Amino acid sequence: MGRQPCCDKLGVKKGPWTADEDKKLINFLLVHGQCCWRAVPKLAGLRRCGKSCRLRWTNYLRPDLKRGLLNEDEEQLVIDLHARLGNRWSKIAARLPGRTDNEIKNHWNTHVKKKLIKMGIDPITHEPLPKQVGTSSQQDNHVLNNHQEIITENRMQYGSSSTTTDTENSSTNESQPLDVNNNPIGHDDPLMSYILSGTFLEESSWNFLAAGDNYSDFGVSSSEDSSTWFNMDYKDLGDQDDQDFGLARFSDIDISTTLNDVVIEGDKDCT
DNA sequence: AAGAGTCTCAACCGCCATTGT
DNA sequence: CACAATGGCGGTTGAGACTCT
Repeated sequence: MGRQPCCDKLGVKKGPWTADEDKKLINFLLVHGQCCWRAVPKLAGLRRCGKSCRLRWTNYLRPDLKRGLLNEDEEQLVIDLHARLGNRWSKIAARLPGRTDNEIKNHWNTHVKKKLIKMGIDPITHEPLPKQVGTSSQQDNHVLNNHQEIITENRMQYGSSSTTTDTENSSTNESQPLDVNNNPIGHDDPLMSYILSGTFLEESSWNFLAAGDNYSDFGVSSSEDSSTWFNMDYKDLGDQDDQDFGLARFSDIDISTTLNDVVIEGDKDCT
């Protein structure tokens, strides 16, 4: 028998997240940082499993995420990296700032795969398909040629597996996310617009400075505007996870009792 | 206008790796 | 060292949006 499904408990909500749930999760994570995900829903007042919270945060709510379709440079980079790394989406995503593994995986499955097949490239092996499936445009042929060069180069340089590549720093340097037409993306999503607006940051329930928290722990002095921290690269959070975002962050919560409650409830295997 | 077919992507599931006891 | 708990990853699903007829 495998493990029990993590979210089959009574009262654990599934399905699409509501704006209110998002707000609670963001509020909690920005104030307290990431601790053990299992405890997050309890402490944040959510009827979700920790795994669901983590996914929602990493795939959708993280403030540093780009929105919109991958641009051409990003797509080419994904193809290049996929040729080297295979379906290791998290590794690929790590080289595309602001993109998630889920997003890249979806884009691959819905766009890139078809595109490659149309160009006569096997999306799995990156080898030319035995038979040309469709007619390739001149531009496609150009991409195809480039692609073959990459494959050849990879074979020579990396063999079948590799962790660090010369593409490490080759990702786009854009600081501004762009939409399909290369226009800068604001946050069209009403929730994100709201979150990024002063209104949200000034709300009493959201005003963590007013709550007497010291944000030096987050690498931002308390004199800095809270939005500065909000815009911090997510990776910065991860790097400090063990030290600054561990349970010690819950100094303003009675964490001992709160966590006990979580454990006592038998909320097991919910990652 | 409406029904059918297709596409997109957020979310879930199950497994594996890592960490803690 | 063994086991359990937790985090993370990749594959898959399904609801809603969109397009076509």
